[in-house]
Amino acid sequence: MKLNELEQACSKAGLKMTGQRKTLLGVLSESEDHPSIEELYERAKAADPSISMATVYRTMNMLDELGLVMKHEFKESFARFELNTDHHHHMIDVETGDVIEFQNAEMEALKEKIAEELGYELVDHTLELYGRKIKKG
Amino acid sequence: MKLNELEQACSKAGLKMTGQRKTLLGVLSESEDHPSIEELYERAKAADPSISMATVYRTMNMLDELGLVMKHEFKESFARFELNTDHHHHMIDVETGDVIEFQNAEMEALKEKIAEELGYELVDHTLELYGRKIKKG
DNA sequence: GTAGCTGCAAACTCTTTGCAACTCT
DNA sequence: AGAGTTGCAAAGAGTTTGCAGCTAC
Repeated sequence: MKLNELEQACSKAGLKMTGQRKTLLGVLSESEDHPSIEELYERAKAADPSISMATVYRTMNMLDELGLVMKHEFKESFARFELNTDHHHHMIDVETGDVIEFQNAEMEALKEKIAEELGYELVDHTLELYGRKIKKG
Repeated sequence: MKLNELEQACSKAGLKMTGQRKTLLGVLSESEDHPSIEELYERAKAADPSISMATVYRTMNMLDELGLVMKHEFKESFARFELNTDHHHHMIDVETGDVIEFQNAEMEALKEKIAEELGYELVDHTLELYGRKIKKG
């Protein structure tokens, strides 16, 4: 998602476009990984040294509630975030911590089928694979 | 899994079978839900009022490392546990917090296929569906 | 002007840990 | 006897919040 679209989505939701929010949206739109609050804070500080962790927490929680951002709890003690664009899942390398994104249509169909069988309407779901890279030899 | 098997698995791993551990294994084998540390502590206290939270934390972490127990982080601020028996997944009712277990062979096959395509050997995975019960009308 | 936002520091929640006393084996 | 385990209380990590001042609208 482009920076402009993000800012518009926020304004539309009635949020004031403060300098700190612009900074954070900028950081998010430039990030291609899954940064933690700490990492977002460090990146934001590069553009605006006065920004605080509290603002990063508050902003990310708002963006999560607005659905602009996805919050992940991989098996770590803290959360990671990414822009909520195309729907995808994650393969987490248990040795390096690398996160690989993937999509899978079969999976999408299957999860709907399972929910239906259980009598539920799906609101959200998570699929995380944890693995070890196979060495070619 | 039966209580005896659990105790044997622990002894085999070199753990001393203390009263507190027996109590906790008993609580686990009688629980049919996905209790939190707090809940396990309350249930254990009913049998042994002197047990401490620290012991519950330490014991559950050990059982998790031994693979006798599964630790889940549903979208809450704390962990839930269950005996690691048959492999299954969870549908979490977003309105009531109810957790429904399900198994799905297609899913199992699919996740292996995806991992293989990505060049990974699967170590673990999570699939959680979050949904709202469909009212019949 | 004012509702909303910010930084700061304190508070909170969940979890882990150091330690001296205790207990299985 | 001795290593492992326990309860307690304190510490730790991550996150949230009350408040006084500031800022976008």
